[in-house]
Amino acid sequence: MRIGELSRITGVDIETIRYYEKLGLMPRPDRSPNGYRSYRPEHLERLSFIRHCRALDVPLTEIGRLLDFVARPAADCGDIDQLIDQQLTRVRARLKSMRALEKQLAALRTRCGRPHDAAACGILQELVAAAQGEACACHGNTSWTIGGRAASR
Amino acid sequence: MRIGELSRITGVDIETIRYYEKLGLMPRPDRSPNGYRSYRPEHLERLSFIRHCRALDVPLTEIGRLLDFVARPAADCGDIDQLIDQQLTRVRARLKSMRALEKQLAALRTRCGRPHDAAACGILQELVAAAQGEACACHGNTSWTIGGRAASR
DNA sequence: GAAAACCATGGAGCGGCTGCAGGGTCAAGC
DNA sequence: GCTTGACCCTGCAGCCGCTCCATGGTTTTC
Repeated sequence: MRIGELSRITGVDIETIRYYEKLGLMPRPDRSPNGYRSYRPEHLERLSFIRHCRALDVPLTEIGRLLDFVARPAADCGDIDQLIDQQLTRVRARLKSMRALEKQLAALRTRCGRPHDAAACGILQELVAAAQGEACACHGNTSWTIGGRAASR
Repeated sequence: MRIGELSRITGVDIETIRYYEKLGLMPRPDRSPNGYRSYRPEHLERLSFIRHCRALDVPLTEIGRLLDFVARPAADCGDIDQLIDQQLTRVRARLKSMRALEKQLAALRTRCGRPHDAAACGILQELVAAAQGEACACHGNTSWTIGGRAASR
């Protein structure tokens, strides 16, 4: 099977497949006489495994480690355990901060009712005030300019 | 105030401050005769604003847009509204998928009890099986190798 | 007067792709 | 036989939001 077919079946972009090969996550496939990559069912399997792990947000380096475990069935399983634990911890931490973030954004959203000038916009006022309260309770500049415009963008 | 002090007050890395300047988010400060950047309170304010938005996970490009609104108080507020809405939608979508992810990882975690060979590890078995079920119910290879090792990593 | 702390610039690197330039290969239709 | 279009190749640049580094100048402290 050529790379296009593999891509269609798995839903993985062609460039991404080649990228995985370059990283060494996918084994180098045989080549047809014309130089085209020629994949076998095992490649499909392996690519599916990688994508499944990516869907679980496992970094590519750790997927590499998992694949090593798969290759050495006698290895101790504790490391796999730990890897999943780490991932779970990461996800839970991120989840926590995102929940807080959602709350803040939702609160911010309610500050802006119907159309009006930006000068009167509760959202902007809130953002500016929060920033001022955060970093410098010291100098109390409450102007609307926040330090003027940048030179060029 | 020099860049180091600004960095200390705001907790923003020096390199990051210079980066924001390069992007045009921070206005170019005056320079001392020796070439050092010389910041005024407005810069502090503006940097705080940027960081506050970043803490809300607002992308730098959108922070730029917000700063534009701040500079043009007469602009219509609907766009700000929309910007926050978009952000909220993004965050909620991400939250949803992360909750699903946490569930999957937690389930995976319970599959591995005490120490044992990787060959018998429920986590790996689960991952491999899930990947196989996902992409190819068609060829049914259930070997443990997932397409062999890559050439080199 | 030496050492340490501070500042400058420009550029590379991170992860995980994605896109593009500039080519080669192959099958179908005229 | 020739064009069109789909497919494939390699290698390299770009995305985001920083972070780090090399190399060199300046200021402060002991």
